[in-house]
Amino acid sequence: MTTEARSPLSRERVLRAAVALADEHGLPAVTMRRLAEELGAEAMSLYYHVAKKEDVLDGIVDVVAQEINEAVARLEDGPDWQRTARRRILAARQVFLRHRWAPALFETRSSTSLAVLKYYDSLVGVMREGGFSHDRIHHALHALGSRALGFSQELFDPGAGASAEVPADLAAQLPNLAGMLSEIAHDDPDSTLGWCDDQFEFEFGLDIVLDGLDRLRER
Amino acid sequence: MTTEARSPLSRERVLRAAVALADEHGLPAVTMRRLAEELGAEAMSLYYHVAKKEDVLDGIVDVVAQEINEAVARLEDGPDWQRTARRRILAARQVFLRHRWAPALFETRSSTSLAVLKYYDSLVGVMREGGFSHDRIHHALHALGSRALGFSQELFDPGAGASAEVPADLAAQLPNLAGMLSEIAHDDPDSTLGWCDDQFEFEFGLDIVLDGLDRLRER
DNA sequence: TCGTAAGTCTTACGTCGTAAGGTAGCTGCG
DNA sequence: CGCAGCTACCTTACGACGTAAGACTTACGA
Repeated sequence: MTTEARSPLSRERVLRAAVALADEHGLPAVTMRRLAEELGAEAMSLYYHVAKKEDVLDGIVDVVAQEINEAVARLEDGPDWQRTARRRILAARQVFLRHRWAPALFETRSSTSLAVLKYYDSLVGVMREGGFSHDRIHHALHALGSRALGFSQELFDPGAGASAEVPADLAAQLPNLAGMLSEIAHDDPDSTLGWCDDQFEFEFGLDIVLDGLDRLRER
Repeated sequence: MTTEARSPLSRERVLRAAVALADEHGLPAVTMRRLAEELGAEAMSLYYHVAKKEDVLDGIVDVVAQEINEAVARLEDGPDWQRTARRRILAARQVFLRHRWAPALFETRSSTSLAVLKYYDSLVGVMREGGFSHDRIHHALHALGSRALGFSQELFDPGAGASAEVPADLAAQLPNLAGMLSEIAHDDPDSTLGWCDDQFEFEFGLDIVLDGLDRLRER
């Protein structure tokens, strides 16, 4: 390991290493010691470039958000606010598919990174040009929630194991769910974020909200 | 402290103490040692009644979900699926307002508690009687996401500090957001779950999704 | 040449989850 | 009665974590 060769530490390098570490071994692997090791340094050396671990986590959120902004910048906008917003959101989603640990992290951060704010700012711009009032946009952002950023954490996975796998006694307690599951096969490959949020479901839910918002726009 | 007097430990008592501890001092206060102290016992004693800390967390999720189910059971159903679902979801939300640490915890659990499954099962039942196909219901649950349970984790808080508080240089970088914020006052008291999810915003988003789903129902 | 500052490392502390194994009291069987 | 065996709880200890305190090293300007 210790992929990155020796060179002066920096906040940049620390954050990049943290993202790489999370990508490869998951968020729990991001400890100060492990991170230092990856950089060929000692844990305490990181504290010269970073205030504390929370600062690292805030930092990598910002790094991912910047990655999103770069992806969004590559898109061109059309006249239709809904299509533009949809395209941006799906582009953001692609970034999360490269950093599967990120949704969970994003949801724990309350202090928002500048890059995230910039993302929202431009999204507000899109809706502004689409004819929404500031007030409506505000509600719209709430209504979208994490979907605005391209993911939706699911709370339970109806396809967590195919139909046959449900023990009969449990199925008896959950007749409706059991019935539903027996009809449904979650055959999707792994366009999955979190544990159940696959691409189709995500777009389905996203479109419901976007359509609903668009209907609101016409008073 | 050590509120609960001495009496034999049990999984029940451990979980209840954990919920109480989280209610009073937040989820991070729920450590095995602190929990034991609260019960007038030693940390390792808990392991006789509980497999590991994860088991405690799974357990308290289940406790909260049972609380939700009890609240839901007290409601009566009408013929209108949407109103019934809405009422149930808002009742569930009330429970989360009593356990503000719970949404974050729910979102980290992938293994779903039986009580949560029962909640979903009965919600599936409501939609079934409302005329939805199993397939539609499946998508609907995805579209609702955590909203089905009564909360929506917000990713950024546009009202995290009133308008005036935004430093001018930052506002220059975020013209659209700054414009929006200057028009909006988040004057709500604390019907707040998470850091921005207030009652009005929650219902707004919820209704958009429910309306969208209802429209889908009529083909 | 030497002082000073930036960058890194060493050591150490307190907290966490929990493995291993001890101990006290009850229960049932000879 | 004695003693094994089980249940419930406790003691001790380990390794990993975040990080405070402060020592060392290097580079550079005076």
